[in-house]
Amino acid sequence: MTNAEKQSGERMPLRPADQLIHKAAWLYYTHGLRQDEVAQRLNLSRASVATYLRKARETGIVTISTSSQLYTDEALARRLEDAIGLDAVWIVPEDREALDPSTEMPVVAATVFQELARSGDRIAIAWGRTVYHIADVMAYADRQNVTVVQLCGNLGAPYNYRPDQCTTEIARRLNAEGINFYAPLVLSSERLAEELRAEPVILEQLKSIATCQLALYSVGGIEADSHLVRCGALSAAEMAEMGKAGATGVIAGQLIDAEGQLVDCDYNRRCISADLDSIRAIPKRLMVVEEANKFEPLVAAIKGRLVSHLVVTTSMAQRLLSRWEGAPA
Amino acid sequence: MTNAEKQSGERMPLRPADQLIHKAAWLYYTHGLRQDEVAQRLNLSRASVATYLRKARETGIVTISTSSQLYTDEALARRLEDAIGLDAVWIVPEDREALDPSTEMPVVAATVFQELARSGDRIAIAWGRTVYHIADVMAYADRQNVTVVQLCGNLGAPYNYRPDQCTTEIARRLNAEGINFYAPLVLSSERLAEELRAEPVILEQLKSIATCQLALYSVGGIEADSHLVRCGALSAAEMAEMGKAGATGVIAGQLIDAEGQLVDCDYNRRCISADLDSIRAIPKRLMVVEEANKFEPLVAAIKGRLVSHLVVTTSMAQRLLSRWEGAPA
DNA sequence: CACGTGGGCTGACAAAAGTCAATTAAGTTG
DNA sequence: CAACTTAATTGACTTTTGTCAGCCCACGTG
Repeated sequence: MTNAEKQSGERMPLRPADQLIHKAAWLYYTHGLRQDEVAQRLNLSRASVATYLRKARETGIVTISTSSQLYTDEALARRLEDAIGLDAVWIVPEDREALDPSTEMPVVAATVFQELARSGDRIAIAWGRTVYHIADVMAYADRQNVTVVQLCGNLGAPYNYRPDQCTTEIARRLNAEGINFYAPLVLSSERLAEELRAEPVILEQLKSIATCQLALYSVGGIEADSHLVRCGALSAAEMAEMGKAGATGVIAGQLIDAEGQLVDCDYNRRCISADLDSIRAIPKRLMVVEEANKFEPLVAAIKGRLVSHLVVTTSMAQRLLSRWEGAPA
Repeated sequence: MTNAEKQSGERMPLRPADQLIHKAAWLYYTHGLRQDEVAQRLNLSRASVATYLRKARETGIVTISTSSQLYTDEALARRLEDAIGLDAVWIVPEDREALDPSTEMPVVAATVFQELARSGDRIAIAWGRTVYHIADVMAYADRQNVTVVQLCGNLGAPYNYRPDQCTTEIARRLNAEGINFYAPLVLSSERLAEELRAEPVILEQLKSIATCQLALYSVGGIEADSHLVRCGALSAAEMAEMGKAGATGVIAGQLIDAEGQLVDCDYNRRCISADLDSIRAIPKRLMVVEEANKFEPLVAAIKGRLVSHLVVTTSMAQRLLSRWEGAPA
């Protein structure tokens, strides 16, 4: 089955070529025949069968998934869950002979995400480097009736991990429908933002976020080289200003304070993005944090109940734990 | 991770040996390293890695699943869904160069079952040759928090597809908890059956059936060589008698009439089994019918709304379709 | 402390799967 | 309708994987 066909939503009959891929996959993976046996049965060369099988894997007709339990296993993860009250924590080790954490974390996150995503779900996707990395390493799967929605408005050109790209790419991987959000993330005036938010198309989509079953995002920092500044949503000076005014992190393009509440500021009022209560209404909020310098933003997001499932490095986990054990929330 | 450990319910830390299996599986399947690379990384021989990977597949640490769409694909399946109002139909072809349908049907059913079963589900399992065949070919998977419950009481010795065995085997395959039902299917007196049904343990379990998300069963016939007769629950003569009195098929050990309603008879009153309304309350009722001679019982089960998902042969599908198109329900 | 004893590991070989350049088929355009 | 373009298919070759007899080492035992 072709992506285009699946994307169109309607369940379509398989084209002859896709039928063959399905049959080959079925005989090989489900019945355990050898490639030459499959070839014989379908009157093909073995080489073709090998090609078909690769396609079957690439398109999600067959799915090979590995348990991510390895990363939930450490005692540290358990303690963190208990201390902070999260549903589940995955810890990516940085030390010893381990894999490079900078490549490993997105892989773990992608696996976890796939485990959490169910057929029929609506899934909200934020943006950012982390999310894009995850999309990039995510396995193809063929989930039925999944809808992927974009959590916040878009920004202009420079980045290749724009919100709509994150959404689209993940939708493609799941063979799901991707719903993009055609509004800018930040507008130049509060009034304009308000009017745009009231537009039926936008309103509809913003409302639909609260009905998602799963969200995937990271949290942003507020440094001069943070994501928002580099995208030009805010100047470095403005950002510094906001930091003084209590901003601690960024969720779906919006500034939050140290308690994980929306900062009451002009910038936030000019944003078009999911409101925090909608996000909190999503049962599974999967947060993935790669950078060590996102400690304070992460703490804020946790305090603001914006996280239910968490993927972090060992050292970040340790810092979180000592913070909570030192001063329980 | 060992089955014993998983079975115990509590999430336990992995033993060192199981850790290795997980790591090998992760590197090989998730990262796509070659076996020799994995071996190098984990300081093992490649042969050991191969062994570990086999174990990982066998225990459900990695899962390889194939889309069953091939069997939903035919137009016939679509027409049947529409005509009868089922959620989904899978059709196993019998003709042409196809696989032997008698082995293929359980394989398809097992695949469909795995697709329908979600983590966290409660799953009700009936018994019979068909169900046991399905259990037998079912792939191993490692679902979290699944509970498998037995739909009806047990019978005595002769069969090796006793209700408790079906339940236990499927629970083992899913790495789930299996809850057996320690009561006979039929008692010698109505009074005794009633008293037993009122026992807290039994009562509890019977009530819990309505809260399942998925049921797996077949439908029984009422011939002299039918399941119930061969198990000694009913004599051939009694069964013939019941047939005259309107019994058309058997669901979870109980006789149903042509409309899929419980027959009001002594035998049924002596049964300890899920009541039909509890079964109807289960959202996904997967019925699998292998034998051509179960046409009338199947029609009865469908009329009684005991089926939402169906796996049948092409010829059975055709017969169903002509019945419904001839005289819509 | 020598003696099994069994689980896990290895090396070497056989079997299976992956790859790619060449070829054929199918479709498209001037 | 011939020429060209593109995609599908294959045979031959290489690489990777599966297997199993034998080995080694840790551990319990007489």
